[in-house]
Amino acid sequence: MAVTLKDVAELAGVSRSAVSRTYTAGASVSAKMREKVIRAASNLGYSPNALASSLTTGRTKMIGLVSNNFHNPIFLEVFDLFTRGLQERGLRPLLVNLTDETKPQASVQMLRQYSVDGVIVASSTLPPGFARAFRDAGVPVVHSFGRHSADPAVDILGIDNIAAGRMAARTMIERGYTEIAFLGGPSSATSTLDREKGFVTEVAANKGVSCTTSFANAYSFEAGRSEMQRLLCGQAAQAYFCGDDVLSIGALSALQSAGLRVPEDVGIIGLNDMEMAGWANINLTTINNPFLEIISASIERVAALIKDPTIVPEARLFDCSVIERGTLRTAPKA
Amino acid sequence: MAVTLKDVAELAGVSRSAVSRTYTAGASVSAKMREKVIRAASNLGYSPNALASSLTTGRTKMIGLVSNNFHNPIFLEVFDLFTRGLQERGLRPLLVNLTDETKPQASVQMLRQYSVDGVIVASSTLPPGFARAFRDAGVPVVHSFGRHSADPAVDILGIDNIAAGRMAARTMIERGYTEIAFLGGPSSATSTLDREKGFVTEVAANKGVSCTTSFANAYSFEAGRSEMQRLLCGQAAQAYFCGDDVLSIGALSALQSAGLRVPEDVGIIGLNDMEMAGWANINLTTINNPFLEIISASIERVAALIKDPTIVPEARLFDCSVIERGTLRTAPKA
DNA sequence: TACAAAATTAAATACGTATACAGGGGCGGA
DNA sequence: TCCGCCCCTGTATACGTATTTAATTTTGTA
Repeated sequence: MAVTLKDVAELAGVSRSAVSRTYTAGASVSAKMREKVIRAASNLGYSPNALASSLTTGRTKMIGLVSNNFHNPIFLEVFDLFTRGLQERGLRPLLVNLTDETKPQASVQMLRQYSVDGVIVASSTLPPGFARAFRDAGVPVVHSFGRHSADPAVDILGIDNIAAGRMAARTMIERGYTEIAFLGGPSSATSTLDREKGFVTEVAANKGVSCTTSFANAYSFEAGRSEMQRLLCGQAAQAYFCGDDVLSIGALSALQSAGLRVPEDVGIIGLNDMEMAGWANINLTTINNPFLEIISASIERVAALIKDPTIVPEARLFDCSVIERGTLRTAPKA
Repeated sequence: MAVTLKDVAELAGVSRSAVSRTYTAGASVSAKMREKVIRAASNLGYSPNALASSLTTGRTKMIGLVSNNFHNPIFLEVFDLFTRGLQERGLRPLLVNLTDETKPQASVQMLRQYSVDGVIVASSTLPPGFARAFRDAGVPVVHSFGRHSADPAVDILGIDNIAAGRMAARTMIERGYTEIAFLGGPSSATSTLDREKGFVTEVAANKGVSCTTSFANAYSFEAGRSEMQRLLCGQAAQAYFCGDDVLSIGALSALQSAGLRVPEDVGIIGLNDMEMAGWANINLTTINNPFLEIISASIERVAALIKDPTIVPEARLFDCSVIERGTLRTAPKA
């Protein structure tokens, strides 16, 4: 069933290399020859074997796309953008779902065995050392949504979580909230700690404003809801900055169940601006995460790294902005 | 940087085939030899090249996972289950995002070029002919969530959409609704038409019950919301069976905006039982879609098909059941 | 027309691995 | 001790392609 170079060459009455050249860009083939080959090829239904060619070219055009976020709806948008972006460049995503059971090191070895040209690690909860393992193995790698570092071991692209935390606090303070709180994701996630840090820093810079801090055990609806319920047992703050939009929605649900009005009684601001945040029944005020830009830049970067592996890693930060919706008081008219 | 069989063989002072055999299951190698090879290999950091070996074995252990549903949150759950299931079997998902721009035929050719062992088409909106193109190309293929057929061209695994439509109607009728409606997904989707058919059939079998029908232009929140808003301009039904959960949530949002109470004024029943349906602020009564079973069976089936490509295709149906929550009146006590 | 240069082609080799084949050494039995 | 068998090992070849090298044709120019 498998038709190869050889079959086409024989049918066309030419050499195998002629057929090969017809299918490799920038090779010198005469128009006559090309036409003869194409005709024979389409007769046989031939299409070149990408893996066999990778053996000699050293390129597979496959990119390992590894993530551990298969439960946060935002990542469907992320996968959509990654796969489209890669496909547009003729790259193929080999998807790796990093579950708790799989040892990280195993995925490094696996992707090396499949000779991926590069790897994109898409996660805000993986430790910085994870992506590094690929680099140590000689595989070009980029960490998207990773934690910023002044002297990164691998390329990192993401938002400035500290700045985002500050932005959240400042936004709340501008609107007159004085008792505000941070409701973060799991405290093991690198992103959470930075957001908290920025948040607390900004609060400290404003007299008369106090804040408290707590952490949900996951970036999930249930975690957000139950953590907010727990908080409501004590003294609730006036407004909460939640670790991400899903947590925010969980928190909103708890407030609603408790009969509290948003934003009149309690305000909420999230982070990510996932599609769902804009749904009319949620209408979440949030800080956007420029996914498209980060993902485009990630793909561009890994492509550059494949061309020239000696590029020194850098951490690139992307700007966020507040998306006004209905879960936070409106800003005072200057 | 790339260390090969040859390097290991030279360091260990053995033949290349000896090294190869230590890494292929069921080959005859003495314990001494194996130990010697392993030692040399780990010294060099060697790991076999899966693609090179695929050349001779004819197996890549890669599975094309193609879908066009990168906007319905349910598919994140789907991708999670698929990737985990495949990984557990040592299979690698090569992900294909079938956008409107990409010609279907191109993805067939692409996956053939990459010599995937098999393909899983995961979509309820693709025409039945799509998966067939893979089969025609000699690639084992399974269509998950596809439309049932008595004499399918490829293996199809999914729910019985006609039965689901009947189940929805029956459930509503049992609860005393007499003016009910079907709010389907795009009328081009195969699944939609079957659900409508079952729904209408069941209504017709019950005297005193009437129904109407309409279609949203996508399986999306906005589509569901705007279609329901349109419906509310006219004479609204007592309860709606929505094409899927996301549509349902959109419809719920429209009802809420219109100041209607659910289920007192209008009832809603969805389909899929996505995670979000169970969120406390949504609490959607729905019909479950047994994703885990369908996906497990799909993987099993494609694996069987790889072993024996002559297996005749069959369409397998999976049972649904009603998930009781808060958007439909409760059933009368017998 | 003739010749050098350029363009095209065929043949040979390499990529990293699996496997058919044949040979070598160990073992048991006579 | 010798023979036959089995287990292991090495050699040679194949998988489908790209690329180097050498041979050939074509082109441009005088």
